[in-house]
Amino acid sequence: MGTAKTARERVRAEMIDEIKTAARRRLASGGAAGLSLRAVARDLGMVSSAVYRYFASRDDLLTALIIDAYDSLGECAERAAARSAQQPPRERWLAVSRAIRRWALRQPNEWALLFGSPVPNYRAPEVTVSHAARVALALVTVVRDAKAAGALRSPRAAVEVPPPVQAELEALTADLDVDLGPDVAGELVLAWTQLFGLISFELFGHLRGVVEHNEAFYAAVADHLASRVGL
Amino acid sequence: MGTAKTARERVRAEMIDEIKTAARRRLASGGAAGLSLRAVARDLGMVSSAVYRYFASRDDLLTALIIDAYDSLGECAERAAARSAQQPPRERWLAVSRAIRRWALRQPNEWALLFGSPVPNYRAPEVTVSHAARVALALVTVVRDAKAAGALRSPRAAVEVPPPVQAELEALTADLDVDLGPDVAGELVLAWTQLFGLISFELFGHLRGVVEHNEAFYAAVADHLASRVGL
DNA sequence: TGTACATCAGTGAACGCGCGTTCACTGATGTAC
DNA sequence: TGTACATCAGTGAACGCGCGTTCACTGATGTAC
Repeated sequence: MGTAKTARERVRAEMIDEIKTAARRRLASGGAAGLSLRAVARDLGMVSSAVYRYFASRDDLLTALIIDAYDSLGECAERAAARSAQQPPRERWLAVSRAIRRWALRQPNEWALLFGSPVPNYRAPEVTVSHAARVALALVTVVRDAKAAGALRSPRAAVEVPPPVQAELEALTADLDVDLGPDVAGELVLAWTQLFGLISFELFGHLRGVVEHNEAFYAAVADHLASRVGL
Repeated sequence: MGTAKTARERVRAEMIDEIKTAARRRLASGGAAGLSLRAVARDLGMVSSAVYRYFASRDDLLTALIIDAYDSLGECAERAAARSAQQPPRERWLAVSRAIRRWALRQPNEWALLFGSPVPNYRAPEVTVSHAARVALALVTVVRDAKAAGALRSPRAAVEVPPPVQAELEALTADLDVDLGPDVAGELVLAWTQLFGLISFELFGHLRGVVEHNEAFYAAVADHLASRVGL
């Protein structure tokens, strides 16, 4: 398995890639709701029914695109964390934050697919969850590494969450097997929603006329969040 | 004008309302991209071409829905601010924050229409901007009133934004004719994106398995943001 | 090395559906004298 | 108060388009002996 593929299998894998690439291009013009198997087939010069050799339905294709996008974003963040492994934690945090925004700017349609309105009449299957988690875990990794190196302050002005949420945050850190207190976990969730919310607002045009120096503003916010998290 | 409408004008206004109501219902099932004039006409028992007496095109109908939604959300926030006018500023801030989230939970599809992915092949006209601003201004009002009453601390741990952003924030407060420093303005923008980002994450399912006590978490965050803004 | 068979990719037609928009029209409701 | 006309809402058919999915099929590529 893996490398030992027959010629047919290799061709098939390439074809699947070509279909997904064409579909991603379509995503750009029509949005997720407008993604159509027929259009994709047309772009590839094949008949629409041929696509069914590779994807059982339109929704299956959509699922594949979503998983790919989560993976691409996750990988991008992980690479930023890996590349900056030797730098101080705060630099790493900024590097990962910047990488996430850059990814969003480079593929705004895929960002919208992941973080915009849910696609009507489509429910993402459970499989997507682990792929979705990768980006967030890249941020967590930076904090965990800092803690392991003894470079993590405990956050001062942490949000005071009520006991039930506290319990959820503890369960979360236990699940992920990271040794961070609920305070840090809470700040992490907050930082995560803040960064992603800011990117979505920028991409979806809500900052127009409010803040236009988006890169600088985002960097300032990311830097501030680093402090809050304890870096 | 205003009340002095002819019978025909009144009937016409009612018809427009009925169309918009039916369209809002459709929004729920199919999303913005799936909103169709024909479906709306069908729901109302009329022929599809009849709708063109009231809206010149599908996009015009969509624009009307967007403006209505912004106004509905804005009004909801303004009412919360007005109702709590006699309470301490921090309570008002929380009341407005809660009102925004409640509105989102009550009409998730309209929230998605406003803050989710941009509708493909649709560009919101300039008119929508002022309607969009109302919600945010409700939050600003609370802070401004607090300042007028001398109940506004200057934020301690404000995000340090670089000069160009600082200039933008000053221009913004000047535009809005509110006498808040760029520090408070920056914190306000941050609070705005944080609250709205959190709501979108909740609505779009990104908090599933992370934080499930959404109301409590949101309240804690809103409370924390009140402090940050200086309330 | 050569042949028989199985596997699979891709075709083309079809089913049944929905869409936005236009246009000439019928009738009802209002307005002016 | 009554009549002639203008305005407007709503009809029904049509144009030209796109969609997801199924199905029987052709041919090429692989596999087993």
